[in-house]
Amino acid sequence: MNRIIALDATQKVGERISASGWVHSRRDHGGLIFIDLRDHSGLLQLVVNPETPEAFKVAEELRDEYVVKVEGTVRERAAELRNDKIPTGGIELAVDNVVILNRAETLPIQPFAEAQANEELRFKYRYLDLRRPAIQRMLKKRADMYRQIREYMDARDFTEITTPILANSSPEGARDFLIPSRLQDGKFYALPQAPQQFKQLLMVGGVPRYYQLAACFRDEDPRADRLYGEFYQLDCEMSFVEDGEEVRAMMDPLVKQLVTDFAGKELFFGDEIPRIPYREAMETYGSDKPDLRFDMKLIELTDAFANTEFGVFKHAECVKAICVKDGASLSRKQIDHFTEIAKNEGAAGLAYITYENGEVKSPIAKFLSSEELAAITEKTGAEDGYTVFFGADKRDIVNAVLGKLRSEFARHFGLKDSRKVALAWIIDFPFYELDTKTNKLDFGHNPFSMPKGGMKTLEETENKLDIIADQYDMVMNGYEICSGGVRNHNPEVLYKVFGLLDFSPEYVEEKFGAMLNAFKYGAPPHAGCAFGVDRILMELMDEQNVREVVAFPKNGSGVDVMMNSPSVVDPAQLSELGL
RNA sequence: GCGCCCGUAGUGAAGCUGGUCUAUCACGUCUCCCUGUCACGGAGAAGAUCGCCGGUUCGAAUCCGGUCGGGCGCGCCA
Repeated sequence: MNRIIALDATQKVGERISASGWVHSRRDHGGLIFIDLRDHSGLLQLVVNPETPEAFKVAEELRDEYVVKVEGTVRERAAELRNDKIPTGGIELAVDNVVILNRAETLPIQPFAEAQANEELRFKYRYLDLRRPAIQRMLKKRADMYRQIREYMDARDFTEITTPILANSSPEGARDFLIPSRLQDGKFYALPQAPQQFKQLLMVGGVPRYYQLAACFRDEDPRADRLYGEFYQLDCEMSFVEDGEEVRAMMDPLVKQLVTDFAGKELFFGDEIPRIPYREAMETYGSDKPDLRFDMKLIELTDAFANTEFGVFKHAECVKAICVKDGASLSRKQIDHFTEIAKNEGAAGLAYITYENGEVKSPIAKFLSSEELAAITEKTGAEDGYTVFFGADKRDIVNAVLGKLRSEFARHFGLKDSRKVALAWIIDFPFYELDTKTNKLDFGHNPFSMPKGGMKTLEETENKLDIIADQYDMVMNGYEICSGGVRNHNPEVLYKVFGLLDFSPEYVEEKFGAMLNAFKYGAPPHAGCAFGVDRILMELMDEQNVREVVAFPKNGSGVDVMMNSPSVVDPAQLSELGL
């Protein structure tokens, strides 16, 4: 037996066993040495006595994190010697033989101390960081999640199929990672941003249901909830599906299972997963990925101020408010902080009124009539102790500002209950949107999704911004965790959606030739989606940063500080590639 | 590319309204003592040009400018 299997040892009192692991700590009493031996299963106390002089001599030499193999007899501890803090505290191993398998220098970080080293050092010495039980647990959890996903998908006749990693550069998406081809001079592969085209081709190829825990690669700047470079998706697709609801209903039980069985959390909406149209989400929560664990809806006040004397409200395209319970407790400094956040989102400022001791206190109250104040109170439902914050600007800006503030206020007042998970599908995304910089029409989300109503809608809709895509996202506690759609499997419609953006048929053929070609030969309607498994793990394991749920993460600059990648390569390698 | 924040022994923190800072504390490391500890204990020791460069000043860890590195956010992410 080569491992501790800590709990197992408690079953072997009186038996002679061998155990291997790391020296977690050594307590040398001069005439008696205690060693906590550690492996993945936990700790086991070893006792080395001078009566076994050879073992004792070796034990005196041991230092933290030495790798050892020991032999001895498991014995029960006397009542007063038990340690109830650890599962094996009732026993100990009386050791008579100690072999040092490997020595360890003093560690550059202390993985088992209360205060962890900063992230950069932890990642530089990730192999030491990984020894922490919390990280070991995370790795097991990820594997467990993969297993649950596979069992679920397999049971529903989805076939797991791997698609190429050496793929093609895809336009209209994120920045690609390019791989020069040695055999094809001057040409490049690209790492796939997603298996999108391959999975659609699988549908044309007669695969009824496909899934894959797919590696995806995007060369874009990271965030706390977005890894640099590579990440994993549960990618899936179903043929002969013309309504996205079929896909959503297929995946709902899996996500609920992950929340309850896997993470042990409570579903905020119980068995239901609400479907919220994009437009409604934007107007009600100011976001297409709202955190629904708290209410704090955006309240429409534009009409109430149609004839106001207050210029800021009078001339704004849109006036809305959010009502913050306990807002009166905010200090001037804190309100300034939220004002900064509002300005970051494009607001000119942040007007507010506070209800305190039966009075209204506000820098803007003097500009508002008593009727207007009454309307605010009535529409927001504000009571004593509340503060109402206003957004007045173009509608999109108001929604963005108040949506951001809604989330920040919730954080400030502790409304984000980590034991609960609010899931929702955001549906009916606009097919096109206006590029704010160029003021030109652009794809809203995914150019491969089907416009609702197909060709007829594309041709007959006056304002192209009104065209709805059969496209849906799932949100979990304010994070986008899934994106999917009913695909456009009709070549004519595909030409048309690109044509409306002035892309020529030749361009479409050049970029999506394989898929267009395939669609000519009997493509079934199909739909699917892709879940971001790293982000789901992050949220379900209460991590603030998605790097925490990855074994070997890169830092924010795309550098693996442990392996020193990326790195300079041998010029001979480059010349072989013709570079 | 832009904005905000951070950088002090091996690790984590304090100091940062300039002057007993000759830089403090905890953990870790090293030496010696210790037969029931489990955050072992006791005695002692080593270890920091305060990220780097420059400036202001009689004097800079502390103030200013630049630079490098990191974190968060914006842009970006079909």
